[in-house]
Amino acid sequence: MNDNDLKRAGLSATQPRRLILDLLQQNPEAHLSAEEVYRRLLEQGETVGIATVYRVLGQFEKSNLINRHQFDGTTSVYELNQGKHHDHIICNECGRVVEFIDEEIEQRQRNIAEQQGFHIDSHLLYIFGHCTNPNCRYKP
Amino acid sequence: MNDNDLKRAGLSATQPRRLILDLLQQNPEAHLSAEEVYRRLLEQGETVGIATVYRVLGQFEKSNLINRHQFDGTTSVYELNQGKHHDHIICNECGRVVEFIDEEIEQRQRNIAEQQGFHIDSHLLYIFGHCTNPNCRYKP
DNA sequence: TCAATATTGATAATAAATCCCAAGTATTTT
DNA sequence: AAAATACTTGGGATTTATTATCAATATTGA
Ligand SMILES: [Mn+2]
Ligand SMILES: [Mn+2]
Ligand SMILES: [Zn+2]
Ligand SMILES: [Zn+2]
Repeated sequence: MNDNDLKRAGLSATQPRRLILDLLQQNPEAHLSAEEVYRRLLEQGETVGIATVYRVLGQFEKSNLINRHQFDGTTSVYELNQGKHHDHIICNECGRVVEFIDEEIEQRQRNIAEQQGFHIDSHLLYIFGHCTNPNCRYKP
Repeated sequence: MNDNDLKRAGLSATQPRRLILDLLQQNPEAHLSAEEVYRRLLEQGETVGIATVYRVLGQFEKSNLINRHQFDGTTSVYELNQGKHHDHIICNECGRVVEFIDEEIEQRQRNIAEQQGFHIDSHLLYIFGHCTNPNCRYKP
């Protein structure tokens, strides 16, 4: 039961919130858009309004249950926050997303920010390319 | 005259293109949204349709005369391409944008991509924070 | 249980960007 | 230089992702 997670986040345990958090906890590796969350709930026979999906995802983000990304500049995707920060490589051809964390890059960022008189709140690093995965629909 | 730059980019020298490229060349340090470009042209007494501003900025981006960024996830901003790649630190309070380039970060990215079986097309690194600039409207 | 409070979801509204196409401009040909 | 051709413009309509509104419904603490 994820009612506890909701409580801890200061959110009452409503059906839509349960369903959406469940979906994301069941797919901890996924990066899903609001529409995708909506579709999957429909597929499992649950009816939640699309407005509610957007609203709840926003609440989850604010309370740090999930993280939001914008790989393509038009649509946000959300992933379960598993505690450890990471950055992303995205294949422009097949859409595959690979996660990585590089302590050297993290450290350089801190140095640069300090040098420039900034205190870092967050950062965002996306590497875009094409992958050599056999499943990739890219044809050279 | 920047007609030559337009020619080199394979674009005919029309009045809107001249005006927009001029504006960006006159402000090589600026990161302007389409609406801001539009407003500034109006301010200088020039009338260019907003649809044209968007269209021309798109053409300029495609032909590499300018670069596009999305610091805030909702609105694109454009800057003159001065040949040298750089990344950005953005102040969440005052909006100040500082540019930097760190060869060590660039190199790490190449290593990571290779390790993961990717060929890099581009990347995007924004550091968000708050600055200690006296002009910053942030109050601790 | 029940009243007080919070949440939902259908629909309307918004904002950035793109599409459409008739009228206008630039370029090429004669 | 004029005519012919090809490309471009700009006003308005359209799209797309997301947010706002608000009456109906669900949750919760007493
Ligand atoms: Mn991720
Ligand atoms: Mn810049
Ligand atoms: Zn791929
Ligand atoms: Zn600042």
